[in-house]
Amino acid sequence: MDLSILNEPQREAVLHDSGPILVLAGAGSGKTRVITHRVARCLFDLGMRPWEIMALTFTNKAAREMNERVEKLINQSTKGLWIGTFHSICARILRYEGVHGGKFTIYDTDDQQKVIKRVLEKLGLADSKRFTPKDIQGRISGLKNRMISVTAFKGMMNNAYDEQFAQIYANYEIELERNEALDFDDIILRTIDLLRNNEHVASKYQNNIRQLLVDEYQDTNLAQYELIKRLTVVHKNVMVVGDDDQSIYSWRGADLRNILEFEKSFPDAKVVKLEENYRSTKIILETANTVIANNKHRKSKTLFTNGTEGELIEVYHVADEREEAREIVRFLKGGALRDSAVFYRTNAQSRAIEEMLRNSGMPYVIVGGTRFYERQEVKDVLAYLRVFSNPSDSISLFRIINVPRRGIGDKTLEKLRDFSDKALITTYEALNRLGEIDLTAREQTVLHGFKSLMDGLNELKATADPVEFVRNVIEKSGYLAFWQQSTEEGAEERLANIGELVNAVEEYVERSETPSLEGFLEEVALITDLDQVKDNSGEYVTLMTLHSSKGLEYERVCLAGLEEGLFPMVRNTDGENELEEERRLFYVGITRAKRKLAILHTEFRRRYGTVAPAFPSSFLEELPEHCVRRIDRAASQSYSSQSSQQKSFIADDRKQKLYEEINHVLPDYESQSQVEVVFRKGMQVRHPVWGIGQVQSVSGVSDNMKAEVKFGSAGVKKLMVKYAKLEPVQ
DNA sequence: CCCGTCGGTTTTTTT
DNA sequence: AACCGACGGG
Repeated sequence: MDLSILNEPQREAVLHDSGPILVLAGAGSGKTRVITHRVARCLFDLGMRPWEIMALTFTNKAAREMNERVEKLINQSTKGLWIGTFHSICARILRYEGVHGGKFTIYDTDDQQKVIKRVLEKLGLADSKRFTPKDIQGRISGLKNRMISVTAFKGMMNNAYDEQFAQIYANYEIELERNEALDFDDIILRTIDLLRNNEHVASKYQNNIRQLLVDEYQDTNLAQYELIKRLTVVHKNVMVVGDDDQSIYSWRGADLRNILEFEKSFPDAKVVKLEENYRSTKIILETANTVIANNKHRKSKTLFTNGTEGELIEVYHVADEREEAREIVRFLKGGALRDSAVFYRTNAQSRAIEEMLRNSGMPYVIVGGTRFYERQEVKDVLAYLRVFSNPSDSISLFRIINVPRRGIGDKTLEKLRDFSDKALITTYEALNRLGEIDLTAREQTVLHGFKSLMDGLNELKATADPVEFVRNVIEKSGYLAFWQQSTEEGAEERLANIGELVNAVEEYVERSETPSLEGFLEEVALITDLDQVKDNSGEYVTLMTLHSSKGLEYERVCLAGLEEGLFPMVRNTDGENELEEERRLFYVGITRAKRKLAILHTEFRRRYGTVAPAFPSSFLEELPEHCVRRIDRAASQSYSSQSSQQKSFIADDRKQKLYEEINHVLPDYESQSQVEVVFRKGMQVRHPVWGIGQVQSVSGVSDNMKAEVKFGSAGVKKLMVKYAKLEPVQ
C-alpha cells in the first residue's frame, strides 16, 4: 500500500495494527484520510474481509462521504463493509436479530413528545406546568444517554418531583413497548442489551469485528462508549478519531470524558496527534488557536500550517440584521459563490440573510432548517405507512385516524383509547372489536369506515410494490384530495412535498436490493437531510448553522451574529462548561475557512418579534488583534471599536433611547426601572438587601437577562435582572 | 364534530 | 413573527 502521501503521524496511525488507538485530529488535519487508509490497510495488507471492518459515524452525510472516499481509495466496491451511523448500524443489527420481530417503528423527538403527552394525561399531570413534554423528553433522553434505566433512576431519586418523574419515565417506557417502538436512544441501548444478554449474538459480532473505526469520537455519549467497548472485547482493535476542541454536542449527551480519558478506559492505547493543518491560512489558524486556548477542559494541541500568511480577518460592526445581510452580500461578491458559506448560531437568523440574497439575485441553498421528513404533510403520509408496517404504533394511528377529517372526534377517540387501555390491546386491535365499545351508531359507522379503508389498503400492501402502495394510500385515504381541495396558503407546496415523498420511495426502490416498506421507513427515520447530497458544484452560496458546518470547508466564510446572548448563547446558570462549548462552536466556525473569514455583529437585532439592543460577543475580544481588521458601519456611537468593557454608560443610555424609538413604544415604569436598564460588566450596582456590588457578567436578553454580581457582604450572586431590584450606582 | 379566533408561548444546536 | 393549543360558536 502506498502511504507516501501521508505525513508522519498519519502514517503512524494507519500502521497501528493491534490494540486501541486514539487519533487526536485537529481541524483540517486529514483525519478522513487516516480512516480511509486504515480501512485500505486492513483489507489489503492485513487480509481482513470487508465484513470484518466496521466504521461508525454520527451523520448520514459523514457515512456517505466515508463510503465514497474509501471506494475511491481501494478502487473497488465498499459492499460488505459496515459503514454507517451509530443508529443505522444498530438498527440494522436489531432488525436482523429480530427485536420486536424486526418490525419496530423508530420514534423521533416529535413522536416521543406525543407519547409523553399521553402519559401525562393518563397520570393526570397534563396541566402541571412542572412537566412539559419537551423537558421530559430531554430529561429521559439524557438519562438514556447515560444508560440510566427506570429502575436505576428510582434508586437515585431524592425528592417528590423525581418520584413523579420516575412515574412518567416508567410509563413512557411501557407505552413505547406497547407501540413496538424504539426511540433514538433505545436503538443504541437495545443493541448493548443484545451484546450483554445474548451470548450467541454477542460473540458473533465480537469475533467478526477485527477493526472498528469511530469518527467524531468526541461526540459519543456513555451508551455509545459502552457499545464500542462491547463490540471490541475480542479483537480490541478500535481506532477512534476525534477532536475534543470540536465537541459541540454535549447538550445531546456527548461526554467529553470519553475522549479525555480514552487511555484510561482502553488500556495500552496509543495516542497520535495530528496537528498539521492543510486547510487554512496562518492568520486563520492563529486566530483559532488563540480563541480555543481560552478553554480549560481540553487536551492541549496546537495546529500549525506551512501554508501562506493569508488575509486579515474582517470584523464588521453593522446597525442591524438587514445591514448585516447587506454586508454579507457585499462580502460574497468578492469570490465564487460555490466556495462561500454563511454560518449562524440559530436557524432563525437565516431569514434576513435569505431575503437580502433574493433581492440581490444571489442563488443560495440552506442546509437544515425544517427538515423534509419533519413537515406535517410528510409526517402524515409516513404515519399511514407506519401503521401498515407496525399496527401497534398507536401514535401514528392517532395521527391519521381523522386526517383528513372523517368525523372521528376527540370524544370517539377517547372511548377507543380507554377501551384499548382496559383490554390491554393495541388501538388497532380495538378497531376490530368495535361492538364491545360503548359507541353511538354514528361513531360506530365512522370508525368502521376507517377500519375498512385500512383493511382494503392492507390487502394491497401484500401485492403492490412500495411505490404503487404509497400512491394508493394517499389517494384512497383521501389525503391527496384533501390538499388538492385545500385553499390554505401553502397547500401547493405541501402537495409538492407529498409528490417528493413518492419520488423518494421510488428512488429508494431503485437503489435498494430488497426494497420493502419497512426498509424505506427505517431509512427515513434515521435520515437528517435529504438535500445534503448536494456537492459544491453549483454556483450558489451555502447557508447553515454552525453546528451543521462541522466537517465542511469553504474558501470564504461569514460568521454572522457575534453578539452576547446569541453567540455565545448561554442559558443555564452553570455557565462555564456551556461557554466553553460555545467557544468550541466558534472554533469550529473559524476553522471552516480556508482563505478568508468575515465576522459580523449588529448594534440592534430583531428577536422574538421586537428590536432589541445587541452587544458585541465576548468572543470578539478573544481574537488576536494583529489578525483582525475591524470595520465599523454602524451609525450609533455607542460602540467604540475598543474592548466593550470600555464603553461608557452614557452611550448605552443613548442606545437605549434609540431602541425605544425603533420600537415606537415608551417603556412603562416597571420596565424602565427594572428590565430596560442595561447592565454591563464592571458596573457598580446597588441591591436593596446586599448593598453595593460589581457586575461580573451579564447573560440573556430583556426578561431573561441575568447578572452575576459580586457583593462585598454576600459574595457572588446570580440575579434575574427582571426581579432583582438592581440600580446602577452614580 | 368542525372551524375560526384568541391568547399565550416560543427560539439552539440533531441521530 | 410564527406557531400552537384552548375555547366557543355554528
